[in-house]
Amino acid sequence: MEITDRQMEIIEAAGKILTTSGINGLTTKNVAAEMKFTESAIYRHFKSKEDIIVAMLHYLAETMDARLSDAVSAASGPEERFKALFRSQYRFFKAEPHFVVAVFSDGLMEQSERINDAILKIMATVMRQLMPIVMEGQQKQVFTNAISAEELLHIVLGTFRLQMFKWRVANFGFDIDRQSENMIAALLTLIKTR
Amino acid sequence: MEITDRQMEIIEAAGKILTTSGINGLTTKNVAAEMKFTESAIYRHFKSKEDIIVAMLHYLAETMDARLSDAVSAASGPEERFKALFRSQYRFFKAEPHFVVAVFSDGLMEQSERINDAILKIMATVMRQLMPIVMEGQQKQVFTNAISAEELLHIVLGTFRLQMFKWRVANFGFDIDRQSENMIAALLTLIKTR
DNA sequence: TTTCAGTAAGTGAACATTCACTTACTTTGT
DNA sequence: ACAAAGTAAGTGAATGTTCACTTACTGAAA
Repeated sequence: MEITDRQMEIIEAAGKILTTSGINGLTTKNVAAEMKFTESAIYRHFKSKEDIIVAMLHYLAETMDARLSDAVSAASGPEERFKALFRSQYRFFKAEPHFVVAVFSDGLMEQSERINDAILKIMATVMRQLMPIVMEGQQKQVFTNAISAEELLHIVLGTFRLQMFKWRVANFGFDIDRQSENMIAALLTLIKTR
Repeated sequence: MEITDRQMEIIEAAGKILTTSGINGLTTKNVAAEMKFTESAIYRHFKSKEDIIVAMLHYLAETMDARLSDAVSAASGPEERFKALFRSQYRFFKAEPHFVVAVFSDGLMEQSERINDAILKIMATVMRQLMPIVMEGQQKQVFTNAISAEELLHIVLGTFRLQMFKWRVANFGFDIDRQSENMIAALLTLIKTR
């Protein structure tokens, strides 16, 4: 399951197309054009278009898990870890906006069961990282115990997702940094015990 | 811009396909099959496939605005109105799940500028209805003033959207009633002044 | 000399849309 | 009262386009 340099280039080309033209624009023809070679050459490196997408999502899942682990363990205390996790997410998606399209788009999910699974796996990764932070926060009375950890998680992730959605609809036009700090602060204000 | 009976039937057929087969399944061929006539007959009633989708979204926008107005004005006080609005939304989407696919799917938005606009208009409708409720709640010190009304709105709608997403991914399999009451309660617990 | 990485030119399937034509009603002029 | 004209709503075949993917060939490097 090792990814060659050329495969990585193709994945990046596919990502670039996702950012600029969306899912409908993600065709073998466009990927080939982006790579400056013919459609058929793609099939030297990937068995199918589906495989390109799955490889991209697998790569994302792997790096995300490691990245979030690093970010979280570098901070201490629930509130700091909460911030660290979302800042890491925002920074990553800002650097690679095509993943916003890939992960938060249902058009992709419909395409195939494998792609669907890969996306759900990515979502589960974030939840797995966030859950212990929330639970620790509740245990230490830093976060509210008025609602369950699951509910807190849902609200927080829903808020994040909606922000990514708005950012995408705006064609990544506005400054996500300011908005993200804003939203992290608002969420913390709301969920912290007063 | 009046919709004929036959057009309404086609819109409903398209909706049914959306529910069962998703956006990729929404082809003229499938709509025709659902209507039990040929593809070409569709074009007696709609100029294009895009027009079917746009008509569907326009219809949704119009009925939603009226429905939410009714639901909200039947209740009194911010908290009750908040509940009334979301209960109305849940009840509606439970009765017509295909609109969940239509409104909360980006695959559709990419298809055309007109469709994109129609969906954004629907989202704006909900925000326009919810905003005064939230503001009144804050003014009366029923909802927290720790964060802005915009932020509250964003968090609440993000939570709702994520729930619709989960419901859809689960193929509308779980009981949305229980989950929705749960989520309304959790949100209110969080945003009410303590 | 074989293998790798590319090209050129195709394939069939799916797609939205258009075409000429038919059928069953409804209006209308006489 | 009734034929002629018009219309709404269907059929079936065909359109051009796009799609993912395949096959046969080619140059170059190890």
